[in-house]
Amino acid sequence: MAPPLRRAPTMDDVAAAAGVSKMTVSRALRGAVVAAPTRARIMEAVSRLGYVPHAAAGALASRRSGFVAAIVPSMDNSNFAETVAGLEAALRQAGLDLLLGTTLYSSAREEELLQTLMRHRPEGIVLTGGAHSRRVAALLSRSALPVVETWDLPASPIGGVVGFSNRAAGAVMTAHLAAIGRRRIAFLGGASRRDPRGEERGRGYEETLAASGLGPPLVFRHGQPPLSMRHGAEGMARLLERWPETDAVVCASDLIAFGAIGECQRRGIAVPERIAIGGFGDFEVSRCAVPAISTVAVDARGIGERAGAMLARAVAASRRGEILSPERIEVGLRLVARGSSLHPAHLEHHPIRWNHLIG
Amino acid sequence: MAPPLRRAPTMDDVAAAAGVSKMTVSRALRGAVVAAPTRARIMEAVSRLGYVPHAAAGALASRRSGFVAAIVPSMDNSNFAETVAGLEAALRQAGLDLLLGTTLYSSAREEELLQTLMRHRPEGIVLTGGAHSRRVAALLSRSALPVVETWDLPASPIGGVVGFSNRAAGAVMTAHLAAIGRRRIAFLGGASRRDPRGEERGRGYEETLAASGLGPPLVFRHGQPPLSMRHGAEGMARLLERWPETDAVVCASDLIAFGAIGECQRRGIAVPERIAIGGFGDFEVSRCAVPAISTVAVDARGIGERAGAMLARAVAASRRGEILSPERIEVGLRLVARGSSLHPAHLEHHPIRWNHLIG
DNA sequence: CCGGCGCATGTTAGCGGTAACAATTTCATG
DNA sequence: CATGAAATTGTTACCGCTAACATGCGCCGG
Repeated sequence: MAPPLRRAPTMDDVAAAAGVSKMTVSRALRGAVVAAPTRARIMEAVSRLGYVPHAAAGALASRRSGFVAAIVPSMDNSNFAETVAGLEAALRQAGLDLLLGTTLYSSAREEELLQTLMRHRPEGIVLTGGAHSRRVAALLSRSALPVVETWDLPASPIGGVVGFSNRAAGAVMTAHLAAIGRRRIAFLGGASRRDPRGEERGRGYEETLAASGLGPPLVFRHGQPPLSMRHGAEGMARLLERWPETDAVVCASDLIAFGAIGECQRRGIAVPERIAIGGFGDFEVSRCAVPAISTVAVDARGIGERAGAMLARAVAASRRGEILSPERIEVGLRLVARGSSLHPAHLEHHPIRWNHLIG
Repeated sequence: MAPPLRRAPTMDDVAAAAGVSKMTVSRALRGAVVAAPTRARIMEAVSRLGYVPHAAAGALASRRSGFVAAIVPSMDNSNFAETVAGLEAALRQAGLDLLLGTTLYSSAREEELLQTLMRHRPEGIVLTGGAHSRRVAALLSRSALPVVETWDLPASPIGGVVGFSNRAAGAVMTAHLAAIGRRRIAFLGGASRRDPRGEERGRGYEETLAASGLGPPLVFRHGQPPLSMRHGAEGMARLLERWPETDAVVCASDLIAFGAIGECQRRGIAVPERIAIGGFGDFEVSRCAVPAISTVAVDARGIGERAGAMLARAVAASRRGEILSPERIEVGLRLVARGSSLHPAHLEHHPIRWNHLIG
């Protein structure tokens, strides 16, 4: 019996223990053709030695990292966490590892991050949103990597797309509030240009307002992304001072809507009687809040799962030397009317339309 | 001028372009001593060719992956997201890349995940919680990797620790509710053994109840982790049916507390007048809800930052061939009394004690 | 009984970097 | 101007694995 090794066992050690060549071990571990008894001996040696393959060595030799990189704006307090969970699940199933980075809504950081991630030679990339700096776009197109963009429907996508129209999301909620009779509908969003998806939802609001003959737009911007409940509360307070006659608010996200409702409650403003409020994203808090928050629901986890599956297909094709033509999946939006925009009595007549699919 | 390369440029290409040897390029890129003019030529060549170092090759040659692996239960709707953000920031500063995995509270998945992550030869590991299967502990101790455990204070830690006593957290909230005169204090948590930290908080509740002469414990368990608001609402509904005389509830997390408060509101039960409710974690929702939720605050992001810094130190030492003696950082807990346990009038006399640090 | 085809396994040559040591140049000093 | 030390750069040998090709062996039909 050989003495236990000080260093971590390598494939050579396994090969020696099983009485075969290194190459046969490599084949056995990756599922290639190996005679059953040989494979059994190898597997026994692997578990006896506690062998763990060295991913970097494999990546170097095979020119396949097994990594997929994903770049999201943020992971806290947002639906992106669910998208990442979906991604992780889909990629794991395809045998790919997820390398994650957060930009905190800074495009400088996005560039830097991409550079860092590229060192690991990912075989594919998931991006959030369709707006990227020129340099990012250049880096990606030069790398010829499979790319999937999510949470948006870019006009000229770099690769595949799994997203929805943020403009439509803003439009749908605005239309809903107009349909229930509101006339002074405001929009509450972030102050900066750093969140293109939030901007788009605001644009959908403005268009719908104009189309409904309900002008002028009352757009109030407050706070830097990542926007959270606090920004909703603060923003609502200021919005009320500026436009006290407001009777409905379209919020850029459910978190903002929640903060806004809280502010109304503290001020004794009845929601939805005096002011109706709608959000975006169908966060869990919207289902559980009292009143429950009307929202435009989007399947965040599903976006991740589909993007992961799409990218896994593209990576598999790329390994075969093929290039798939980019797919484009538009996921549905669903208006979910709840207590923050409809009276309980009203709700009975307008039951929550979970299946009302939009655009 | 050489023709543009089809393949990605390597260090050899840069060396040729700059008229030096590969080794000099390697040194220049890693900040070793290189004459200023030479370094300038190399950097110029790097950016002209768009060279990106190949991490796997470097890892293989140097036996340093530059990775740190972190294993967390979940990323959605929990404070772990903030811990991960803190970790990421601290590690990035130390030039380490974060490799992330989620267990979804399954220890089988934790094992499998660890195995997968080990293929990348991380130089250190961050674990959540101090309870691990025998196999996980064995795998880690055999690997001799620097380890930091977080969100708990294990009795016999594997390596470093950045955590707090979950038992104390449960105790503190229970004591608070007892101190404001509540006598029938219940505990609302998860149904399974999969969340050891939630269990511990329940234990702190029971001990404090016994110590205060307020028996018997009213422990209601509902739902599998990851526990969310919905579980709080459902659990509260059943708890009220079983123990209608309850006048206070210690919840295993703020999310559960939020759901529970919502259920009370829907039933017309006044919070805090009829039932006082407390949570754990100081999630943002607790600050913004109406009433605001009393909670035991813990600095989730700070835990991540400290754990990252601690691990970075251990990795640096390990690279020098040293082994640091394990550190143990106990982060403070802070009782934050808010409207879900105190009347507004009462709150004036008991101002929110942000700085009240607990053991 | 033999050539040849397939299956199972082995051999060779890197993948793209870095450690360790060797070689060369530079420069201050006696 | 000789000389040794310091500063700078180059050379060699891998790191642990896999692609591509080579080899050996059993079994088939003719």
